[in-house]
Amino acid sequence: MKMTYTIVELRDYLKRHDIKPSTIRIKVLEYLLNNRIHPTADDIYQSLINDIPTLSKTSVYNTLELFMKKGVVNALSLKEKELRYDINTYFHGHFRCEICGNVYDFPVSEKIIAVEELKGFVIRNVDINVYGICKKCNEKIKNKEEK
Amino acid sequence: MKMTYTIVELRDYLKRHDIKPSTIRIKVLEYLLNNRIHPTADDIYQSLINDIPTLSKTSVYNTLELFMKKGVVNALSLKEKELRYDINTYFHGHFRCEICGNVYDFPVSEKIIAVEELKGFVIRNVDINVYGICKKCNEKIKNKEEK
DNA sequence: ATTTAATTTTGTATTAATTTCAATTTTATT
DNA sequence: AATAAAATTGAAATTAATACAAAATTAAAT
Ligand SMILES: [Mn+2]
Ligand SMILES: [Mn+2]
Ligand SMILES: [Zn+2]
Ligand SMILES: [Zn+2]
Repeated sequence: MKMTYTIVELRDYLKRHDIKPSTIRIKVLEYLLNNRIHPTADDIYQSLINDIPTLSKTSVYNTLELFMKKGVVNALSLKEKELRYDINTYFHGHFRCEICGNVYDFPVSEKIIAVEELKGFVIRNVDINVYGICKKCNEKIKNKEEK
Repeated sequence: MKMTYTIVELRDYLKRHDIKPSTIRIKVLEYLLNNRIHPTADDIYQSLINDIPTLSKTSVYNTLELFMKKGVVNALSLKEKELRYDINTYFHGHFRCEICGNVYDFPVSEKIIAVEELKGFVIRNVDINVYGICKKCNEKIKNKEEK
């Protein structure tokens, strides 16, 4: 794992979002900032359990719940049983590869929902979820076919 | 429930989609065509249990699974615990109201995902999910505030 | 029409992600 | 140091969805 953030930076990041910086919260935030793979709660738990042997899964859920409430993360509901979490809260779309399971980001214009049918509606959140085969996996398939 | 479809029409609808028309499948299809509310599996079960007292929930799940495989319905994963099902398989977006829970359809251009970042990706499915407060609920809130 | 095979449906048990919540531990305040 | 507040833990509960074998229904073969 890349070590890109100092403890001071992480603490400030939380404080800026009105979150008291506990050890677990700092560790979860650090993981999210350094591993931008849209991890599940279990991904986070499995990665931190070595560092914090007493860590409970409930704490991970509690932390993510708090992070969501404070706008630090967004939850992704991608037709999987587990939710994923995204530290990048800027508006963007997600592509999930059916083969490798990776989730890719891509840019989308937010004005796609500027339609007559939604006049008078209050929009809080927009999710753009695309499913298919990613470039890498697709190229692998093509190479196999050539042989 | 509106009675808009004859049994012959329902049977043909299933046959056209390569599905053997059993009693349960016809009833589930009829429900989906007449109740375009993006129902959950349980919504469907609760509505049919009066007609078919021996109906099991597994049969509803089996039927929906088959309908999905054959392209008769799409599943909607809308940040709720239960999946919803949509008989309208034409490309469109969904708006879920946080207050009344209703899910509204709205048109979207499919070319929103024609971005450089997805070149070489095979796109199988696109979901546009919007969350907020619907027009009706918003007007109710406004009226209360005025008083 | 009867037997046999294939399909559909049922009901029970299982799975697994998430939630609940009281007890414990840690941190802050007096 | 004592007390209060907040955070964390761990075990139990929840629940939508799945697995699967038995039962029921339907279709095919004799
Ligand atoms: Mn993302
Ligand atoms: Mn719809
Ligand atoms: Zn891939
Ligand atoms: Zn509403």
